[in-house]
Amino acid sequence: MSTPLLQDLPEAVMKRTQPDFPRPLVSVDLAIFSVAQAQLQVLLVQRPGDPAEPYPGAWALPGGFIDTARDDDLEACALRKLREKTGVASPYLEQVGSWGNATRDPRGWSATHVYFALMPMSEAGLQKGANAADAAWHAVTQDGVRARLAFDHAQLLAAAVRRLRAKVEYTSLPAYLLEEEFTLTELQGMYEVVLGRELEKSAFRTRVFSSGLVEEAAGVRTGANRPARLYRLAHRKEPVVFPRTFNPPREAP
Amino acid sequence: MSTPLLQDLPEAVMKRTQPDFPRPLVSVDLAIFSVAQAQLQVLLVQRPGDPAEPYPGAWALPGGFIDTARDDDLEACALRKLREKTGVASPYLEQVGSWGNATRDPRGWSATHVYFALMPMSEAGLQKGANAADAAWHAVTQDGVRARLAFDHAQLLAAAVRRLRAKVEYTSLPAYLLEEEFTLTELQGMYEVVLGRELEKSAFRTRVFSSGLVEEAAGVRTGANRPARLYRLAHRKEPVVFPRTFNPPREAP
DNA sequence: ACTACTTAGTGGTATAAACACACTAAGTAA
DNA sequence: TTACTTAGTGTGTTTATACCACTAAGTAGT
Repeated sequence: MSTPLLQDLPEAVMKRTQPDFPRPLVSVDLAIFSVAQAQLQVLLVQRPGDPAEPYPGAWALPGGFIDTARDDDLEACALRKLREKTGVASPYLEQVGSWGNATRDPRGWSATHVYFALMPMSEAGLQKGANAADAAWHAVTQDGVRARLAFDHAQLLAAAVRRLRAKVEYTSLPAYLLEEEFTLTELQGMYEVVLGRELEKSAFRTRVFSSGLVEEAAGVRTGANRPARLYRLAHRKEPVVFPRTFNPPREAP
Repeated sequence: MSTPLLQDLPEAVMKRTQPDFPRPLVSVDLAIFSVAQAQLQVLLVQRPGDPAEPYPGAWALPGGFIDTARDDDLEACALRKLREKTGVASPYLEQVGSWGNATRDPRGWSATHVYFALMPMSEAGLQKGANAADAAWHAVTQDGVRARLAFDHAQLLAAAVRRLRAKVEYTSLPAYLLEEEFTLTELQGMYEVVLGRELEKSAFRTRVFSSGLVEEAAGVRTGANRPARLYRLAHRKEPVVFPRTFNPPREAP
């Protein structure tokens, strides 16, 4: 099936297939989060060194242009890029928003759709190679990373981090940073790392149980001390939403 | 300043200006909300009757393709379309998300960026004319309107309504549905209309005051009964976020 | 085997918000 | 002046959780 040349089409069809405006560039960018060494980490890729490319050699969020031939929709595009970089097929994935303007990409008016993903560090096997040259985890401090990022990616990353931190206050998102089975102490640890503050053990457990977030798994995790019960998420598809935040942060004076 | 023809450019520049992939269509759609007759209303426009256009005559969210020549960024595009339809320059405007796939628009792979806006009905003077033929307010019931909508706009509207309802539980958004000065009973009414349930007067007032949401305005609103104090938002730029929701909705059993 | 140590997990009171409901306050209209 | 309506306040009760102290169950060292 060959597509007809534009100039061969009658005017009415032209109007349907060819809106008047020049089309912006459309891309998807990913903030892939995990936790290691008690710190939130984000996966970044280094841009090609070719000086004909914008921001050669700079670190950037993994992503790229929509391939209208391969990507059924935006989320499929995000999942494809995620799989290419990490090999992970079904992590937690959420759209953060979109950014589009005339200046963010020197190649022209461009709009990008930003997603963030959560996964346990153990499952993220970094795929080195043609597609993901020099991917590496960078620790997130405050709203960003130490490295200078290409394009407006520092801004995109900051938005993703803020969204993540905000939702962790009242949802079960940190569970997606752990493997399928986990202890409550491990889960509390994920909350503490992302929020950057300590939580009260007793209150935390009451809340987790009363929200029906978890169900008991079979075994226990043994270590140097008392073994800990293992749990798993009761409903892995949708995160649980709590009716209020943890330790309501006190108002500014 | 004339732009050079593509075939005249050296290859390195070609690569910079012309990424390999065909570009999707890019648009912005708006869910403009207001309240009238104790119901949430959304502004819809009727698509042109020309049968060469997709969904001729159907109701749709106001919006359209990005004009890379006029729109500095996505939000500017949304504000431009908002002004064209309602004349309102600075309402509350928030991005809901983006939807892009191969099939939502018969004219090709398209991605749309959805925003929702809140404004008092009194300020929305509908601009009839070339740009906004047949704009009208439609009552929102459940997650949508009675009219059948063009494209996937029913889905976009549902997402906007859900976002609005969710945020009204814990933010000061309903204040943007009122004019600058309002009484507490009027404000409570906006919450009740959007949430679709009644709130307790005493608890509502305690919460509004303790959150520092409002400050006293000069006068009172007089009517048939006892006059009511007038208030205005203390900080109009950013909505206030409460540490918990209203009447935490009870869990399903 | 006993003891020290560490982490897992529980209980009990104080507190803060808000639900429910009853009350007072201040205007208009007859 | 009385009835009515809406504005606004006050007072127990309930609920979730913050805060802190406690018990439980394992390992490791002696």
